Amino acid sequence: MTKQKETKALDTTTEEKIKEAARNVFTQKGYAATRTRDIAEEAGINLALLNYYFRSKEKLFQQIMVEKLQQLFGVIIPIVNNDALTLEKKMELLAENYINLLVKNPELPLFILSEIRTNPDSLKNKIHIQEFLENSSIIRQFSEKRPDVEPIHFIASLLGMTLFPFIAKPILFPNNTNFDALMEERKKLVAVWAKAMLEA
Amino acid sequence: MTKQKETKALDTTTEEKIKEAARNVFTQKGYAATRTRDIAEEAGINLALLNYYFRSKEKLFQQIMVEKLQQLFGVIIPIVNNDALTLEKKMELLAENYINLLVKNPELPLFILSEIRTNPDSLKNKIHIQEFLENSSIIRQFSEKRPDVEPIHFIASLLGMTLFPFIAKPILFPNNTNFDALMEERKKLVAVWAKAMLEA
DNA sequence: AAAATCTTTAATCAAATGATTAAAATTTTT
DNA sequence: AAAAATTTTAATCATTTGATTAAAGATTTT
Repeated sequence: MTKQKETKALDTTTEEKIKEAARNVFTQKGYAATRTRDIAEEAGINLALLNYYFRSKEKLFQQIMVEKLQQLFGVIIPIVNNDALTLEKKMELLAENYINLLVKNPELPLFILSEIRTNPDSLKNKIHIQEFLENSSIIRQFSEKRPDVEPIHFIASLLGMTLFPFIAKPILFPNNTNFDALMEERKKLVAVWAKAMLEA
Repeated sequence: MTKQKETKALDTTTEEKIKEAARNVFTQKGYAATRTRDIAEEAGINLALLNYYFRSKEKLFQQIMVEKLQQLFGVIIPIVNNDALTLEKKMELLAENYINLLVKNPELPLFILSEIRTNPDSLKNKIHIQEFLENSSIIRQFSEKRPDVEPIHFIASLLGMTLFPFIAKPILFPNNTNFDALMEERKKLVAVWAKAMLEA
């Protein structure tokens, strides 16, 4: 197996080709609407290889899902508990880092949320975001700053302003013109609006 | 057909039972993950009746989708072009009306966005939100108030703060405790934050 | 060089699925 | 009451799908 992981500079293994194809097709269509033949075609391989390397469509999907969950939530984790950061700075960094991530992977949040909706168990034992947030210092910082407002409201607004444009991109930005520039501009706007929320 | 639409106070027609079941199952699982047998079982009818009344799964789905699109976008339309309303009032009403709608139909935005992702054509010729917004007076109001900021940023933030908590409910509010009360509270918060955004 | 192992292929399969159909039951119309 | 129309049922079907398999090819190990 280690040999398979070694790759030439210009080549990838069949296994990695399949995973890359799975990332593309699963995030575009979702699990149920994706046929194994779609993935094989995208990877340029024979269908049987999918089962040879991953045992089943479901197991391949699970690997992609775990990877995507880590990608999405990995942004939060190093920031919200960093005691060296002010609340304002945390909010600014969350917005900036998420926008950076999603400009490259705009389908990520909708993919995860859709699959959780279709299969609520797919989040179980993988990510405990609420418990994690409850125990993070950012929640304490929100409470100290605004004891009159439930901290989850700030979290929902900050993430809403940051993730929602990507989730609703087909509706809000159907022509895709200038999208990247708008998202770049949005980093500063969300940082300003985050501070304004705290003072309002 | 008119006779079928007439219903007794306590009964609904088979056709309406099927549609109600379709609403439930499609919005929970999405089109591809829903089997016609699921809908028949939820409606308590024989599978053949689905084809008898709707000709196909796809046609049934299209009816539900159009209905849901109207439901989601119907909130915007009477508000954004109402010249009697100030910009602040429009934003407040949008937030309030959307929260009222989504407390009753929390799965609505994610359902629509997911189906658009899986089948990008499903929005074509149905809703032209961007063009509609471009020609609405709210855009002009945003430009007058803040000529330095693209109006779509305000729209994205307002809708993000309003819709996103419902879209991300399984992650942000997994225990569902107090959710309705939080959303009720959120109406006022979003109104305040909307004004703060305009001034920031 | 030969054997062992890994990878790939083409063919095939069982199960599931959306749709169809003939017949029966029910309701409506005459 | 009889005929016609509508609705419902159980059975069935063609197609699709995820998975399996034997065999062949390629690579690695001895």
